[in-house]
Amino acid sequence: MFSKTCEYAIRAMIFIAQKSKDGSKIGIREIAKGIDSPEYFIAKILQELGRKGVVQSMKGPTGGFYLDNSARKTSLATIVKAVDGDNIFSGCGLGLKQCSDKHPCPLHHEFTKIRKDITNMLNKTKVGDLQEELDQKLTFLRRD
Amino acid sequence: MFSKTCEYAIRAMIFIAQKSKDGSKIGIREIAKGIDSPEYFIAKILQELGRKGVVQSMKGPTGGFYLDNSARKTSLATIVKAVDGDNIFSGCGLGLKQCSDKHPCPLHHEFTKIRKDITNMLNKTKVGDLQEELDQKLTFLRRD
DNA sequence: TCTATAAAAGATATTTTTGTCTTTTATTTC
DNA sequence: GAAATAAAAGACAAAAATATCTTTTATAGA
Repeated sequence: MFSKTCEYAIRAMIFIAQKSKDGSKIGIREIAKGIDSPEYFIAKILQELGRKGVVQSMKGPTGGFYLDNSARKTSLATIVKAVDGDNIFSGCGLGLKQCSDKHPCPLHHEFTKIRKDITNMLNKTKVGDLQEELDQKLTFLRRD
Repeated sequence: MFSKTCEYAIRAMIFIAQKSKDGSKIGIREIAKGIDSPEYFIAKILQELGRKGVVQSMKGPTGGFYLDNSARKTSLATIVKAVDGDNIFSGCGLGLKQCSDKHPCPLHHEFTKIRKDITNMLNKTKVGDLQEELDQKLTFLRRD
Protein backbone atom coordinates (compact mmCIF):
# COMPACT_ATOMS: atom_id res chain seq x y z
CA MET A 1 0.00 0.00 0.00
CA PHE A 2 2.57 2.55 1.17
CA SER A 3 6.32 2.45 0.59
CA LYS A 4 8.50 1.65 3.57
CA THR A 5 9.64 5.26 3.47
CA CYS A 6 6.05 6.39 3.83
CA GLU A 7 5.32 3.98 6.66
CA TYR A 8 8.30 5.33 8.58
CA ALA A 9 7.23 8.88 7.81
CA ILE A 10 3.74 8.40 9.21
CA ARG A 11 5.01 6.61 12.29
CA ALA A 12 7.58 9.33 12.88
CA MET A 13 5.05 12.13 12.51
CA ILE A 14 2.77 10.59 15.11
CA PHE A 15 5.69 9.96 17.43
CA ILE A 16 6.99 13.51 17.07
CA ALA A 17 3.50 14.85 17.71
CA GLN A 18 3.43 12.90 20.93
CA LYS A 19 6.88 13.81 22.18
CA SER A 20 6.65 17.48 21.27
CA LYS A 21 3.19 18.23 22.55
CA ASP A 22 4.66 19.98 25.62
CA GLY A 23 6.68 22.26 23.37
CA SER A 24 9.91 20.33 23.59
CA LYS A 25 11.86 18.88 20.68
CA ILE A 26 12.88 15.35 19.98
CA GLY A 27 16.08 14.08 18.41
CA ILE A 28 16.56 11.70 15.53
CA ARG A 29 18.05 8.95 17.64
CA GLU A 30 15.05 8.83 19.95
CA ILE A 31 12.66 8.97 17.02
CA ALA A 32 14.40 6.04 15.36
CA LYS A 33 14.21 4.05 18.57
CA GLY A 34 10.65 5.11 19.28
CA ILE A 35 9.30 3.96 15.95
CA ASP A 36 11.75 1.13 15.39
CA SER A 37 13.28 2.43 12.16
CA PRO A 38 16.83 2.79 10.82
CA GLU A 39 18.25 5.99 12.28
CA TYR A 40 19.95 7.43 9.23
CA PHE A 41 17.05 6.55 7.03
CA ILE A 42 14.37 8.28 9.05
CA ALA A 43 16.73 11.25 9.29
CA LYS A 44 16.69 11.56 5.51
CA ILE A 45 12.96 11.22 5.35
CA LEU A 46 12.34 13.90 7.98
CA GLN A 47 14.80 16.16 6.24
CA GLU A 48 12.66 15.99 3.15
CA LEU A 49 9.43 16.47 5.11
CA GLY A 50 11.05 19.45 6.79
CA ARG A 51 11.88 21.01 3.44
CA LYS A 52 8.23 20.65 2.52
CA GLY A 53 7.10 22.21 5.77
CA VAL A 54 5.34 19.08 7.01
CA VAL A 55 7.52 18.84 10.11
CA GLN A 56 9.44 21.51 12.00
CA SER A 57 13.02 21.29 13.25
CA MET A 58 15.79 23.23 14.94
CA LYS A 59 19.51 22.65 14.82
CA GLY A 60 21.90 22.83 17.71
CA PRO A 61 21.67 21.98 21.39
CA THR A 62 18.10 21.52 22.62
CA GLY A 63 17.24 21.26 18.94
CA GLY A 64 15.32 18.48 17.29
CA PHE A 65 12.04 17.85 15.54
CA TYR A 66 8.64 19.04 16.61
CA LEU A 67 5.20 19.86 15.26
CA ASP A 68 3.62 23.25 15.55
CA ASN A 69 -0.12 23.61 16.01
CA SER A 70 -0.86 23.73 12.33
CA ALA A 71 1.35 20.70 11.66
CA ARG A 72 -0.67 18.73 14.18
CA LYS A 73 -3.62 19.10 11.85
CA THR A 74 -1.69 17.58 8.96
CA SER A 75 -3.67 14.79 7.35
CA LEU A 76 -2.16 11.47 6.45
CA ALA A 77 -2.98 12.35 2.87
CA THR A 78 -0.51 15.22 3.03
CA ILE A 79 2.24 12.96 4.32
CA VAL A 80 1.53 10.23 1.81
CA LYS A 81 1.52 12.71 -1.05
CA ALA A 82 4.77 14.28 0.13
CA VAL A 83 6.49 10.90 0.28
CA ASP A 84 4.86 8.58 -2.24
CA GLY A 85 3.34 11.09 -4.61
CA ASP A 86 -0.29 10.78 -5.62
CA ASN A 87 -0.23 7.43 -7.31
CA ILE A 88 -2.38 5.88 -4.62
CA PHE A 89 -4.93 8.66 -5.07
CA SER A 90 -5.16 8.64 -8.82
CA GLY A 91 -3.01 5.96 -10.45
CA CYS A 92 -4.49 3.01 -12.33
CA GLY A 93 -4.70 -0.19 -10.30
CA LEU A 94 -3.27 -2.18 -13.20
CA GLY A 95 -0.59 0.38 -14.02
CA LEU A 96 -2.09 1.57 -17.30
CA LYS A 97 -1.20 5.09 -18.35
CA GLN A 98 -4.29 5.64 -20.43
CA CYS A 99 -6.83 4.43 -17.88
CA SER A 100 -9.74 6.77 -17.20
CA ASP A 101 -13.49 6.81 -16.71
CA LYS A 102 -13.84 7.05 -20.48
CA HIS A 103 -11.28 4.38 -21.22
CA PRO A 104 -11.32 2.17 -18.15
CA CYS A 105 -9.05 -0.74 -17.37
CA PRO A 106 -10.76 -3.98 -16.33
CA LEU A 107 -10.49 -3.03 -12.67
CA HIS A 108 -11.22 0.65 -13.01
CA HIS A 109 -14.71 0.78 -11.55
CA GLU A 110 -13.93 -1.45 -8.61
CA PHE A 111 -10.80 0.52 -7.91
CA THR A 112 -12.56 3.83 -8.05
CA LYS A 113 -14.63 2.84 -5.03
CA ILE A 114 -11.72 1.60 -3.01
CA ARG A 115 -9.58 4.54 -3.90
CA LYS A 116 -12.32 6.88 -2.78
CA ASP A 117 -12.49 5.15 0.59
CA ILE A 118 -8.73 5.31 0.99
CA THR A 119 -8.63 8.96 -0.02
CA ASN A 120 -11.41 9.85 2.41
CA MET A 121 -9.73 8.01 5.20
CA LEU A 122 -6.35 9.62 4.57
CA ASN A 123 -7.88 13.06 4.28
CA LYS A 124 -9.90 12.93 7.43
CA THR A 125 -7.24 11.31 9.62
CA LYS A 126 -5.00 13.91 11.24
CA VAL A 127 -1.68 13.34 12.93
CA GLY A 128 -2.89 15.04 16.10
CA ASP A 129 -5.87 12.71 16.45
CA LEU A 130 -3.73 9.63 16.05
CA GLN A 131 -1.33 11.00 18.63
CA GLU A 132 -4.14 11.38 21.15
CA GLU A 133 -5.22 7.79 20.73
CA LEU A 134 -1.62 6.79 21.17
CA ASP A 135 -1.45 8.80 24.39
CA GLN A 136 -4.49 7.01 25.72
CA LYS A 137 -2.75 3.74 24.89
CA LEU A 138 -5.59 2.80 22.60
CA THR A 139 -3.02 2.21 19.87
CA PHE A 140 0.73 1.52 19.68
CA LEU A 141 3.76 2.31 17.60
CA ARG A 142 5.91 -0.47 18.95
CA ARG A 143 5.94 -3.50 21.18
CA ASP A 144 6.03 -1.47 24.41
CA MET B 1 -1.10 -1.17 -4.32
CA PHE B 2 0.21 -4.07 -6.40
CA SER B 3 3.76 -4.64 -7.55
CA LYS B 4 4.49 -4.11 -11.21
CA THR B 5 4.94 -7.84 -11.50
CA CYS B 6 1.44 -8.33 -10.17
CA GLU B 7 -0.07 -5.72 -12.48
CA TYR B 8 1.48 -7.47 -15.48
CA ALA B 9 0.29 -10.82 -14.15
CA ILE B 10 -3.33 -9.71 -13.88
CA ARG B 11 -3.28 -8.04 -17.26
CA ALA B 12 -1.73 -11.13 -18.84
CA MET B 13 -4.25 -13.46 -17.26
CA ILE B 14 -7.16 -11.46 -18.64
CA PHE B 15 -5.53 -11.25 -22.04
CA ILE B 16 -4.81 -14.98 -22.15
CA ALA B 17 -8.39 -15.67 -21.11
CA GLN B 18 -9.57 -13.62 -24.05
CA LYS B 19 -7.23 -15.04 -26.67
CA SER B 20 -7.65 -18.65 -25.62
CA LYS B 21 -11.39 -18.77 -25.19
CA ASP B 22 -11.75 -20.62 -28.52
CA GLY B 23 -9.37 -23.31 -27.28
CA SER B 24 -6.28 -21.92 -29.01
CA LYS B 25 -3.02 -20.93 -27.36
CA ILE B 26 -1.23 -17.66 -27.34
CA GLY B 27 2.52 -17.02 -27.41
CA ILE B 28 4.60 -14.85 -25.13
CA ARG B 29 5.42 -12.31 -27.80
CA GLU B 30 1.77 -11.59 -28.52
CA ILE B 31 0.94 -11.45 -24.84
CA ALA B 32 3.69 -8.91 -24.24
CA LYS B 33 2.42 -6.81 -27.11
CA GLY B 34 -1.19 -7.22 -26.11
CA ILE B 35 -0.69 -5.99 -22.58
CA ASP B 36 2.19 -3.64 -23.29
CA SER B 37 4.75 -5.31 -21.03
CA PRO B 38 8.41 -6.31 -21.39
CA GLU B 39 8.47 -9.63 -23.19
CA TYR B 40 11.09 -11.46 -21.16
CA PHE B 41 9.66 -10.18 -17.94
CA ILE B 42 6.11 -11.37 -18.48
CA ALA B 43 7.59 -14.67 -19.64
CA LYS B 44 9.18 -15.11 -16.22
CA ILE B 45 6.02 -14.16 -14.44
CA LEU B 46 3.89 -16.61 -16.41
CA GLN B 47 6.45 -19.32 -15.85
CA GLU B 48 5.97 -18.90 -12.14
CA LEU B 49 2.18 -18.76 -12.43
CA GLY B 50 2.37 -21.90 -14.56
CA ARG B 51 4.32 -23.69 -11.85
CA LYS B 52 1.57 -22.77 -9.41
CA GLY B 53 -1.13 -24.00 -11.76
CA VAL B 54 -2.71 -20.58 -12.21
CA VAL B 55 -2.12 -20.59 -15.96
CA GLN B 56 -1.73 -23.47 -18.42
CA SER B 57 0.90 -23.80 -21.12
CA MET B 58 2.26 -26.07 -23.81
CA LYS B 59 5.70 -26.14 -25.37
CA GLY B 60 6.49 -26.63 -29.05
CA PRO B 61 4.80 -25.59 -32.27
CA THR B 62 1.18 -24.51 -31.77
CA GLY B 63 2.10 -24.25 -28.12
CA GLY B 64 1.60 -21.26 -25.88
CA PHE B 65 -0.39 -20.15 -22.88
CA TYR B 66 -4.07 -20.72 -22.26
CA LEU B 67 -6.63 -21.00 -19.49
CA ASP B 68 -8.72 -24.06 -18.90
CA ASN B 69 -12.27 -23.78 -17.64
CA SER B 70 -11.31 -23.93 -14.02
CA ALA B 71 -8.55 -21.33 -14.52
CA ARG B 72 -11.13 -18.94 -15.94
CA LYS B 73 -12.75 -18.93 -12.53
CA THR B 74 -9.51 -17.85 -10.87
CA SER B 75 -10.07 -14.84 -8.65
CA LEU B 76 -7.79 -11.85 -8.66
CA ALA B 77 -7.05 -12.73 -5.04
CA THR B 78 -5.44 -15.96 -6.18
CA ILE B 79 -3.22 -14.14 -8.66
CA VAL B 80 -2.26 -11.44 -6.19
CA LYS B 81 -1.42 -14.01 -3.53
CA ALA B 82 0.65 -16.03 -5.98
CA VAL B 83 2.66 -12.99 -7.02
CA ASP B 84 2.72 -10.53 -4.11
CA GLY B 85 2.02 -12.85 -1.23
CA ASP B 86 -0.67 -11.97 1.27
CA ASN B 87 0.71 -8.75 2.63
CA ILE B 88 -2.13 -6.76 1.13
CA PHE B 89 -4.64 -9.09 2.76
CA SER B 90 -3.19 -9.17 6.22
CA GLY B 91 -0.11 -6.96 6.62
CA CYS B 92 -0.10 -3.87 8.84
CA GLY B 93 -0.64 -0.61 7.00
CA LEU B 94 2.22 0.99 8.87
CA GLY B 95 4.53 -1.99 8.51
CA LEU B 96 4.45 -3.06 12.15
CA LYS B 97 5.10 -6.72 12.83
CA GLN B 98 3.23 -6.83 16.11
CA CYS B 99 0.08 -5.10 14.90
CA SER B 100 -3.18 -6.89 15.69
CA ASP B 101 -6.71 -6.28 16.93
CA LYS B 102 -5.39 -6.62 20.46
CA HIS B 103 -2.35 -4.45 19.88
CA PRO B 104 -3.40 -2.13 17.07
CA CYS B 105 -1.25 0.39 15.26
CA PRO B 106 -2.67 3.90 14.94
CA LEU B 107 -4.23 3.08 11.58
CA HIS B 108 -5.32 -0.43 12.37
CA HIS B 109 -9.06 0.07 12.61
CA GLU B 110 -9.32 2.26 9.55
CA PHE B 111 -7.21 -0.17 7.62
CA THR B 112 -9.25 -3.14 8.66
CA LYS B 113 -12.25 -1.72 6.82
CA ILE B 114 -10.37 -0.90 3.68
CA ARG B 115 -8.58 -4.20 3.63
CA LYS B 116 -11.88 -5.99 3.96
CA ASP B 117 -13.23 -4.13 0.93
CA ILE B 118 -10.13 -4.89 -1.08
CA THR B 119 -10.19 -8.54 -0.08
CA ASN B 120 -13.87 -8.88 -0.98
CA MET B 121 -13.31 -7.23 -4.30
CA LEU B 122 -10.33 -9.40 -5.19
CA ASN B 123 -12.12 -12.55 -4.09
CA LYS B 124 -15.29 -11.96 -6.04
CA THR B 125 -13.64 -10.73 -9.24
CA LYS B 126 -12.84 -13.59 -11.58
CA VAL B 127 -10.57 -13.51 -14.60
CA GLY B 128 -13.33 -14.85 -16.82
CA ASP B 129 -15.70 -12.06 -15.89
CA LEU B 130 -13.14 -9.39 -16.62
CA GLN B 131 -12.40 -11.04 -19.94
CA GLU B 132 -16.05 -10.85 -20.93
CA GLU B 133 -16.22 -7.14 -20.22
CA LEU B 134 -13.08 -6.75 -22.25
CA ASP B 135 -14.70 -8.63 -25.12
CA GLN B 136 -17.68 -6.30 -25.05
CA LYS B 137 -15.23 -3.40 -25.21
CA LEU B 138 -16.55 -2.10 -21.92
CA THR B 139 -12.96 -2.07 -20.66
CA PHE B 140 -9.47 -2.00 -22.18
CA LEU B 141 -6.01 -3.39 -21.64
CA ARG B 142 -4.24 -0.94 -23.94
CA ARG B 143 -4.70 2.12 -26.05
CA ASP B 144 -6.44 0.21 -28.90
C1' DT C 1 33.77 33.86 21.31
C1' DC C 2 34.44 29.02 21.87
C1' DT C 3 32.57 24.42 22.36
C1' DA C 4 29.20 21.11 22.09
C1' DT C 5 25.11 19.61 19.97
C1' DA C 6 21.89 18.35 16.52
C1' DA C 7 19.98 18.73 12.01
C1' DA C 8 21.12 19.47 6.81
C1' DA C 9 23.46 18.09 3.02
C1' DG C 10 25.99 15.19 0.22
C1' DA C 11 28.16 10.87 -0.95
C1' DT C 12 28.19 5.96 -0.93
C1' DA C 13 26.53 1.14 -0.18
C1' DT C 14 23.20 -2.63 -0.10
C1' DT C 15 19.04 -4.93 -1.29
C1' DT C 16 14.99 -5.62 -3.90
C1' DT C 17 12.50 -5.12 -7.93
C1' DT C 18 12.36 -4.98 -12.62
C1' DG C 19 14.12 -6.27 -16.97
C1' DT C 20 17.13 -9.01 -20.44
C1' DC C 21 19.72 -12.68 -22.64
C1' DT C 22 21.25 -17.59 -23.37
C1' DT C 23 20.73 -22.43 -23.04
C1' DT C 24 17.77 -26.42 -22.37
C1' DT C 25 13.60 -29.18 -22.81
C1' DA C 26 9.21 -30.57 -24.70
C1' DT C 27 6.26 -30.94 -28.61
C1' DT C 28 4.63 -30.76 -33.34
C1' DT C 29 5.09 -31.45 -38.17
C1' DC C 30 7.25 -33.17 -41.99
C1' DG D 1 13.80 -39.43 -36.71
C1' DA D 2 15.11 -34.51 -37.99
C1' DA D 3 13.94 -29.76 -38.04
C1' DA D 4 11.41 -26.07 -36.30
C1' DT D 5 8.92 -23.98 -32.66
C1' DA D 6 7.79 -22.32 -28.17
C1' DA D 7 8.02 -22.50 -23.24
C1' DA D 8 11.18 -23.61 -19.04
C1' DA D 9 15.16 -22.77 -16.69
C1' DG D 10 19.09 -20.43 -15.37
C1' DA D 11 22.27 -16.66 -15.49
C1' DC D 12 23.00 -11.87 -15.82
C1' DA D 13 22.04 -6.57 -15.84
C1' DA D 14 19.87 -2.22 -14.75
C1' DA D 15 17.07 0.63 -11.96
C1' DA D 16 14.77 1.86 -7.86
C1' DA D 17 14.16 1.54 -3.02
C1' DT D 18 16.23 1.19 1.26
C1' DA D 19 20.03 2.00 4.33
C1' DT D 20 24.51 4.00 6.02
C1' DC D 21 28.35 7.09 6.65
C1' DT D 22 30.83 11.66 6.44
C1' DT D 23 31.06 16.52 6.20
C1' DT D 24 28.83 20.98 6.77
C1' DT D 25 25.83 24.39 8.93
C1' DA D 26 23.03 26.47 12.52
C1' DT D 27 22.18 27.24 17.36
C1' DA D 28 22.53 27.21 22.39
C1' DG D 29 24.98 27.85 26.37
C1' DA D 30 29.15 28.47 28.99
